[in-house]
Amino acid sequence: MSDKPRRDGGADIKMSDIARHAGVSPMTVSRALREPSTVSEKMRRKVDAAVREFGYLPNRIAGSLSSKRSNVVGLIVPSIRNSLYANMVQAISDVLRTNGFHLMIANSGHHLEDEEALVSALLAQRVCGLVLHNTTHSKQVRDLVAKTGVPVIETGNLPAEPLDMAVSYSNFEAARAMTAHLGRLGYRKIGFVTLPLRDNDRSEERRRGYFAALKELGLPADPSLVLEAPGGFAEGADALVRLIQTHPGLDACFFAGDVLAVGALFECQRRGWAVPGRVAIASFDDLDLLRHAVPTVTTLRIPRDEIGRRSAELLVNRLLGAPSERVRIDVGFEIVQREST
Amino acid sequence: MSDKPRRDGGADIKMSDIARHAGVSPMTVSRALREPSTVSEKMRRKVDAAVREFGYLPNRIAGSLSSKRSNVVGLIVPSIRNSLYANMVQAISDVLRTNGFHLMIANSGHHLEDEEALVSALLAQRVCGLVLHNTTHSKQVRDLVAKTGVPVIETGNLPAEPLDMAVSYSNFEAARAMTAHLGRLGYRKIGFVTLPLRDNDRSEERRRGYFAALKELGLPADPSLVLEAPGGFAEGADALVRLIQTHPGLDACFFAGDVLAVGALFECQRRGWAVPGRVAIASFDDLDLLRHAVPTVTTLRIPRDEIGRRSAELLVNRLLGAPSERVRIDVGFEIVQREST
DNA sequence: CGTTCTCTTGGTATCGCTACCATCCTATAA
DNA sequence: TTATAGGATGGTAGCGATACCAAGAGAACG
Repeated sequence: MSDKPRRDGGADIKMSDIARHAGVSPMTVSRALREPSTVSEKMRRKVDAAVREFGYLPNRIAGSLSSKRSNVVGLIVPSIRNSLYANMVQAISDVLRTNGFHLMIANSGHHLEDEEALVSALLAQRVCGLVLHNTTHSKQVRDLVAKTGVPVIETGNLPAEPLDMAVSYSNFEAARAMTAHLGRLGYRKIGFVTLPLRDNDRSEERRRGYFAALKELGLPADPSLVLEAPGGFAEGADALVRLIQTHPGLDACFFAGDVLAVGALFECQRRGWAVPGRVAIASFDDLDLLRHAVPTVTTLRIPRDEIGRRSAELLVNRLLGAPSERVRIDVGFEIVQREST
Repeated sequence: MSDKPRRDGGADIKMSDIARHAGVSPMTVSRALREPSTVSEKMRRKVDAAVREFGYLPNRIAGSLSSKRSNVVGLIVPSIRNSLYANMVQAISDVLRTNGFHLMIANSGHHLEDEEALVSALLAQRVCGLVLHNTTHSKQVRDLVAKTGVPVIETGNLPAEPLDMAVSYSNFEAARAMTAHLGRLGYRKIGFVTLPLRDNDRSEERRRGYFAALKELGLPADPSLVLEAPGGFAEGADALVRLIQTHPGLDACFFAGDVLAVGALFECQRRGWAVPGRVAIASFDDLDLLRHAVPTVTTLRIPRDEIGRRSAELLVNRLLGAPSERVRIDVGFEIVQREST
């Protein structure tokens, strides 16, 4: 309609208009909409009628400015594409919505500097809370969070010292448990394929867990059994092939990224390598896919939905007045033993 | 810090504070931050110094209220979980971010009433633009959009009469093309498994495309060859088994949902049915997975990234002043012939 | 019957920023 | 030198809601 970039909002009806037409004061309209119980039945009906008649939409921007309260939560994930995050995001979104909050989402692409810029931007939007998937942050991010005092949830890992609240599982323990599990099943030459380690504390923790388990199993820690690969089917396939070429005795391989594992599995089918006969395959994160693949794939079940749900719940409680206390929730994980090992 | 729900924003520094400390007027601060070129070098340096010293974060809420302009785009998808949308969301997010916009995301769970509530809520937040994956809307949604005049992009399908702008491919043409492709390859008894049809124009269009192609191929339109299944691996497997039981002569099956197709493929592996020897499998949407499965799966490549990117670009252009004109972009699709057919 | 208390309602002053216009200063032309 | 344009700065008045306090109306009480 307007050809100026400036939004004139079409028929912009405001609260005072509704008040006038309903024959009440703007304050009564405000109250009738936000706390109907504090307004008499009669007033409420008059207001509701006027609101419906004009199709009035309260301006939350003005409301937020005035009340110094916002109903938007900011979320920063490394990648929106990744389906693991998608599960968590959905859960967060659901909980927020049933409590009248909204979600602003941004992705940092695994870069700390980008996280910094995004945290600033979201705080400039005056989000009332933040969810960060990352758990290592630049000093500026830590300062900003401290200074503004917004509630923050960290979810990607269990940090020793959370900024505020944390809801996650331990990447270290999970990787250690799976490696130990493979050892218990009798595998002795266990390869490990990790996602990129740079700017990613989760990957690093998983690798540490792998080595810790090897040590406990009394197996040698051979760095050449560890390969770093960007996530992807082809990369997983490639990593497995390279490991087997350099280590013909490899009897199991643990992929610290689900897509990698599936890529490797397909490669085995292509080459006619029996799984787990020739080589066992274990994965990280319980994609649906892994339960339906042939053979089904042993993996770690991480309750991603629960992480999202509980994160959002903690945030909502805090925003609704719960005392501000450090919380650190370990949602745990579970080893799902299937045909591939 | 505060135990009242009301955010007091910690050390809440405002523009006038910066102005005072920099020895300039608030307007100069405002300009130095938003249009540095209109401010002298000297002033800009003074302002920048004060901004850095206090770690000042402009309050975009106040800015939006004052300028009646917001930099937040609203997005409604049926499901955040679904990785197809995730690709699109990522592309939208990227384009918006490089142009200084933010993304507020919500999911309608395939329900029209929910879309209605969400559109209202997002408009109350005064988003400056909307992206809707759905293309069938309730009257109230259409009215709201018309009244407020916000730019809107529809992306799930190519509507005959877009609300405003549309960027998509034709579900009808895509399904028709794939069905025709199967016919051309010599398949004669082609099953069709569709996602739920309720409140989902995309599914309906795909089914129409399937029947249109059968007609062109001179094949009988047998409704019992069509099955409706909620998306999922197990459901796809189940659908294929049922079709083959009722139609032993089935020689190909077209799944209008990628996960369904993969589920069916796995089922074939489990039962030892050769693909495409016993039955050919075709899918919709080019998940990475399909390119790496064994056998690789014939599918329709839909440029989801491009849809997201171009949607966001159109929106940004409009917001930056491009004239308000109806646009309807068909990004097309592509048949990817692979081993499974 | 007056007093106190509770429940509704309304008026007013912001919230923190930007649009708009007035002002001032410098540079260039006449 | 004066006139004039043009760029840089500042003052003021909102944007559309809500917080806070004051006031009015009944109800309950002694």
